[in-house]
Amino acid sequence: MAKKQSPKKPKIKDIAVATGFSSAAVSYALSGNGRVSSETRDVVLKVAERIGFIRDASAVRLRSGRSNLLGAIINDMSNPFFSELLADFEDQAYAQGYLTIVANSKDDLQRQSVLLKSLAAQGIAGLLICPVRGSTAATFNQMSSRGLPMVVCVRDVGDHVHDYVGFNDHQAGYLAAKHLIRSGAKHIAFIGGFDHTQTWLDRRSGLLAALKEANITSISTMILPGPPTREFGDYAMTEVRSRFPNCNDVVCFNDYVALGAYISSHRVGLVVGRDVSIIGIDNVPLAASLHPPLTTVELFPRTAGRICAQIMDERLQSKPSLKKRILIEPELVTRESVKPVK
Amino acid sequence: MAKKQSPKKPKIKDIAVATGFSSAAVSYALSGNGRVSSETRDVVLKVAERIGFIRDASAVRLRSGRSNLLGAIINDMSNPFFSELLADFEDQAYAQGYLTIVANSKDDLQRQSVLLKSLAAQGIAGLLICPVRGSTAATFNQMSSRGLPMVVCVRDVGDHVHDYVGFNDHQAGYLAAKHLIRSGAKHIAFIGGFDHTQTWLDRRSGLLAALKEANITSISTMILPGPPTREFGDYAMTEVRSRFPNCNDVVCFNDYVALGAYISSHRVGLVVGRDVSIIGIDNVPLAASLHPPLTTVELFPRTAGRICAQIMDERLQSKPSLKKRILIEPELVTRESVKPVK
DNA sequence: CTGAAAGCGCTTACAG
DNA sequence: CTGAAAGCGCTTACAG
Repeated sequence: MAKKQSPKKPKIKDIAVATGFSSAAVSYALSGNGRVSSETRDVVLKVAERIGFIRDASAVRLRSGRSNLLGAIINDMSNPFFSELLADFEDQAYAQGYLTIVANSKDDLQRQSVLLKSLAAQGIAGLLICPVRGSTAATFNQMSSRGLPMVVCVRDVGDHVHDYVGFNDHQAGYLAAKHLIRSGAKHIAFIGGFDHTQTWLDRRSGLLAALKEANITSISTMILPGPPTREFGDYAMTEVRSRFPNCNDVVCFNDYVALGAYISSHRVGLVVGRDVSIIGIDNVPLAASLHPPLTTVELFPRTAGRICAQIMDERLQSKPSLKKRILIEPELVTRESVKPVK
Repeated sequence: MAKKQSPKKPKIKDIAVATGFSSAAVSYALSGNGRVSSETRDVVLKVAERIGFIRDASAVRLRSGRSNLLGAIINDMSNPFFSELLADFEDQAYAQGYLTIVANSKDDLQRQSVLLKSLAAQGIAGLLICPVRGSTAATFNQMSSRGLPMVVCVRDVGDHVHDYVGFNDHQAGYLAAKHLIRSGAKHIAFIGGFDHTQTWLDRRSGLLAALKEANITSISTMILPGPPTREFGDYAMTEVRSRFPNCNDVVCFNDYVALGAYISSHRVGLVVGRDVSIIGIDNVPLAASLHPPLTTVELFPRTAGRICAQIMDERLQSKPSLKKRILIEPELVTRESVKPVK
């Protein structure tokens, strides 16, 4: 809480005395509401420009109840997945006339709940939120019952009381496994990812669906959940080799895990894309730069961010209407870490 | 600009009638300003909690001139360098009691100037800005003369009227070249980076300084500026081999360029770290995961973000005092892409 | 087409 | 220790 800047900021009154119009007239002229002749308008705008007038948004918000502020609560904006989602959300929101307050919840329920309050206090018009693990629908309902439009992203909370934009993780798992199968895979491993997350569950179910479709029994698959990290990928890939020796095809929970799988493979002289097939999920920038370039599944976080902003805008234009539930469809990005499809 | 939420939000008046105190007393109790007995305070706090009271920050700002909002204008928050800087800025600012409005300037002067206005309109207490290329000191002075404390980051503007936090790029170039020299380099190439940027100029001058120190004449160095991308790194590395055949040591403008240099080397069967030495700058997450792990120079964007927030806080606590000028010192991160030091 | 006036939700001198 | 009242910078019915 810092004291506001001292120097004189021009206000509507200043324009009023400078032009001889009433503050009311000036206000109308500035907001472009018809109530004023176009000459008046021109004069006012010119003077406003000249004296460097900037409309105080706090006053506008307080008086009119209109807000051009949006809030965005995400886990961690230094995570590329979220930073891209957020970047496109901000971009789209800005194009629609909104500024965005961001905050990192750091996967901390307590922090999230404080943030929810702080943002509400700012009089935001709407909120984008990627809920922290363990979020209860109740927390959010409290906010929406206060009248705050929310769009929930990435992770859903129980009920369907808010708009939701997510990723079709089932399909992501399906596409990955399917691609491996088309390249001739008979045994498939799935490594990385915490098994208590919905994302992991969904990706696995997609993978299993692809297996089933190809009549590959689940006995021919090895599932090794764990941290979604390079380190775990390295470890898990090594495990797969020793415990499941006739498996040369692995779906990684994400690209970082795939990176670890590369490292493990390289260490024992296996050539990725020839001796062993590795496929990731995410399509992080580095995926294309690996050796060999990583075949992966693109999730489109930027698209998600953009759509969130659009839904928000609709919600703000017209309150009622059914809550939306949108799943972004992933796409396979074929590169060279999987043996050629026969 | 969306109409505010309809449902009834509790206000100070509601607490006043519920408790029987005056709004004044309630206000004092809520803000913790001594003017009220501790029993009164407890009662007020309890009731506030119960009815879900959230203080309206716009009203506070308007009336008191105090603001807990900060603005941050950066180039592109989906760029990991900036997203890390921003993440730590936000984290530190939040710890100090501030919320952060972010906006991407996209290296667009026009957009930056509109953003400056929009943020000022929100009554932010201070502003973090990574100036767009071509920013004039005038633009910013206009804001500071309005009384808005600014800390400029990454890229400096002409004068020293604002606090500035930057990176010691000269030292980064120096450290990189020095390391190569210690490993036995006699000929050094410097590839990538736009030669009209201060960053590039500084890194090059650092490199040249290291060369001079080692009595390596500039005739033994090849400088190839270009886009800071993997593609250019690939191209430039190939060029270096053909035009400067006895050079096996290259400093890359950043890690992405180094990535390209890897690709080019691998293509012709050169083993990085044995046949050729490559060093990057940035230490992006993938650097450690390359084959071999990339030796690079860490710039510490997170530290910069954190320091920016701290300086901001000082500035907001006590207006006057000399403007700070801080350069973050880079550090060499030794991995395996450079031949062992003899 | 325009003006005078009330009021958004707070804070804070000023009195008591 | 507490209350009544003014006022922050706007917008917007209400009159004219």
